[in-house]
Amino acid sequence: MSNHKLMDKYEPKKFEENLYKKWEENGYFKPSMNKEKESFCIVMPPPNVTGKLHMGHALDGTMQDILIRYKRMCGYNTLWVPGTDHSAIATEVKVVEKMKKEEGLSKSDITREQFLERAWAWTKEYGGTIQNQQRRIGCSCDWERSRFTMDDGLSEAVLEQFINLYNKGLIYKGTKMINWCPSCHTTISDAEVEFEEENSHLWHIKYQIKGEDKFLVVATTRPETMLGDTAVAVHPDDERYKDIIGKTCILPIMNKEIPIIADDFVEKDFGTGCVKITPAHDMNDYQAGLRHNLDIVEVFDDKSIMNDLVPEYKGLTTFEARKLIVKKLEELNLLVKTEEYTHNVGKCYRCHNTIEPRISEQWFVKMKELAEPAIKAVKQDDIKFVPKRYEKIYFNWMENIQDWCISRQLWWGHRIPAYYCNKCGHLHVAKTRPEKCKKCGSNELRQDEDTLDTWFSSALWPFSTLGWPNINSEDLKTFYPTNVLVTGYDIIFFWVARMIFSGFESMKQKPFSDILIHGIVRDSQGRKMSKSLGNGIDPLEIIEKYSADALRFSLIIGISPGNDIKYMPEKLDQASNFANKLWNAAKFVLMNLEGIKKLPKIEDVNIDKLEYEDKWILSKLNNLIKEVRENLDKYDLGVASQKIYDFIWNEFCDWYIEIVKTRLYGENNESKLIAQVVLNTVLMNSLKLLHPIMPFITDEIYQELYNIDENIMISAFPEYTTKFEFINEEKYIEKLKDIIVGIRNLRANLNVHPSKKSELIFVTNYAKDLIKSSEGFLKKLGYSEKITIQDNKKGISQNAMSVLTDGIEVYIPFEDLVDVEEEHKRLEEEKKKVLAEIERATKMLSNPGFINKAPEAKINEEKEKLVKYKEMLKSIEERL
RNA sequence: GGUCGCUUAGCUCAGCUGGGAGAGCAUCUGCCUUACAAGCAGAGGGUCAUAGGUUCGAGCCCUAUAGCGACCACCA
Repeated sequence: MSNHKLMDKYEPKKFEENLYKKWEENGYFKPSMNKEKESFCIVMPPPNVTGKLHMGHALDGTMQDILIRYKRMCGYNTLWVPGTDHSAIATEVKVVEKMKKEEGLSKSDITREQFLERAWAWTKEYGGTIQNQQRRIGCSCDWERSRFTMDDGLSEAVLEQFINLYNKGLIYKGTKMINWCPSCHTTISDAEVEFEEENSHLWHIKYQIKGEDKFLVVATTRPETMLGDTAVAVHPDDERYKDIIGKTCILPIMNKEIPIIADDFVEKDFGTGCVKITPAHDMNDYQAGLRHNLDIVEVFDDKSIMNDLVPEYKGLTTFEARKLIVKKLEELNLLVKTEEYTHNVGKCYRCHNTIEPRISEQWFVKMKELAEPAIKAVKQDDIKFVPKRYEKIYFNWMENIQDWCISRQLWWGHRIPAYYCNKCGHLHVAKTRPEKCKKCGSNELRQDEDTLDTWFSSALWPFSTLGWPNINSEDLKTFYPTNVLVTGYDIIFFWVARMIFSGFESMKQKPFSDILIHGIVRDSQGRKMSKSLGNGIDPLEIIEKYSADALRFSLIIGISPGNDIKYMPEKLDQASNFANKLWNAAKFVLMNLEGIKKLPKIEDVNIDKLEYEDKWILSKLNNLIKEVRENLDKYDLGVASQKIYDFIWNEFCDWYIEIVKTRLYGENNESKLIAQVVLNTVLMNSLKLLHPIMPFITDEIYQELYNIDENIMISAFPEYTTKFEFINEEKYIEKLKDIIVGIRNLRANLNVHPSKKSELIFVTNYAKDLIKSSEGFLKKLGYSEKITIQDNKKGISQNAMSVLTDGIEVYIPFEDLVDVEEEHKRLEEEKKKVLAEIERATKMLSNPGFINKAPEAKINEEKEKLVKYKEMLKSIEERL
């Protein structure tokens, strides 16, 4: 035994990585594929292939792993599919940076093929680190099923999806206003635009009304776009401008005549009530332009460089041109005023540069039709958000959805399967390059240069990873629809919504039943963790310093779904202290099972042989099992972990182990054996309950202690049983706990050293058996060497200290220590409290409303309390 | 402008369908009691943001207000 691992200190480094290897080698992560069992499947949100694990991943991974391990232990045919995402923009930007730094090259210096070579090399070099990091936190996913959004199968799925949607008319190519990131040099979707407040100016500019001496004044934040104005708009009901609607005005600098139109998108109260319309460079103006059939005049190009509309501005940046134009307007005496102004500006979610709305020909997914079943499914609770409030965010997005711009001017990604005839320009959409043009027969066909939005491929994730488009795939048949999707609220639009409509479109079925939403892990000051702030906490450093179990537990304990987590380092101390506590409890059990060849199972023990405390702890455990199952089923991981923690520490360790010591060290071998069986049972079940949350330490202990073939992670999760419902025994032991606490209190107040023992005189009628059978531990925990039980108070000194409860009273003759006055004071305090309770209960019970309307059980409860407190009052008064 | 969330002990947070306010950390007091000092035993600390309302009964339900936060919209 001396060389037994449990006899050493808790040192997670010694076993965590080895255990993981063993699990993986033994194939425990693979689904059983047992046809008789219900399946349970989660697809993991794929992190960036070249990314590094951060706290968000750690939380996300831990939550999923808890659910997966729980369901696996419950006997489900369980699959957790991992994978990685190619993350088009993010990765491309990094590869470009690297190329620049190491080779001094930019994209324009090399060919597409040369770039892709570098991107794949990067993927191979850095890809996979994140998956190894996920292994470190204990994720029990089936790595052999791991997928990458650009692997052959998933690329095939993307092609299939694109062509299906195109053939149905749900993907189209069109010229529209899109969001252009001048820095990433690509379009981005509406979802990828983030609005940020920015300080700027509002310039008020005079436009002369044609043929009149009068001017109208427009207000703009972007004077440089005025060169492209093709109208001025006012509100149709604006009395000030009624008479000029339909007239024209002269666009300064351009000296061009443009119409004055009426449109009710104009806010009368904003600025001057006159809006310059630049359809080429503003989303609203573009819409107005469409409504009024206005010309579209571009002012600058996709790099924000001015065109030759006005030769002297040609080649300038928009920023430089703005200065010159403002100056020019001043010279022309057309600038009325310049106001300080704060407004929201659209920024690229990747690089945070200002988005430039542009008109451009791009590929779009038509959304209205696709959104319908996706909305309906959530409305009908076929798909449930947890917590439910997130469905509002989802509805808001889905019900106002615009067509999805999916083409990107990037090289890293799935290239759009569209081919154009060089001769006649005819468009072909096909999986592979057509031999020749369908229209003119030419064999000169070139593929569209653009790639697809990275989310186009991840939208297919729940079924593409399971084998789609092969609809006969065994995995697809077994595991689709998947059960729960675990993810942060920050990607509901990007990803969750798109998976839902894609699932209905391609599989005719929802992709998952539940969506468990979690928050963001923030630093201890509540800030988002970010590279630029340098406030990120590296999960791997934490694992190194504490343990994976501690990291997991610290992330889960006490959290509630959907809320952000402020990550307090103190939680790690709590977690690792808990692990240490459990370790030592196991060590205690081990030490006390020494030398036993074959311990009977709890099922084989005659219930009548169980002591009160045995029944008490078994009953507590039984309830815990029920509650933990309920909580895990409802995704209340924070509550479940709190309950397990409380049970192991506050019930099992603090009480049961202490209570049972006298039996373990005593002479009664039968009683000792029962205690050993119960100790063992409670520990084993606790380990199983805790295993999904802290897989490593629980397995290490399980193996060391039980030395059996069956691994804890594939053992059966504990089940509630009516056999261990011991309501009365629970109450009795709780009562004795109260009494012991009372005794400890007295002694603490009097500063009595633990070595000083005392006599305990129990006065009771109904609980003699209980006290007798509990004598051993009452002595130990009550610092007593002698216990007397009697029916009445005969012979008890008036100077004895007392712990008075209803039904059981305890007297401690502490003659030499007792401070009679203090004791008197204490009893007076006690009396006050009891009187208050009596008053409360009496008041309630004399309230007709309560008597008439409250449930009977509640009324009886109050009645019982009243009786109890009256009894206590009597005892106290007798002492005073 | 719209929607949603939060406000509970000094700090960070739990609190199930309404039925006597909890945890961890911090503070204070005793203990090296042979599983554990990463521990044990005790103590103090809360008008559950404010004001109304519903109810026999409200931290929990309703209304309003305030502060903080998030998201959506985008008024040039």
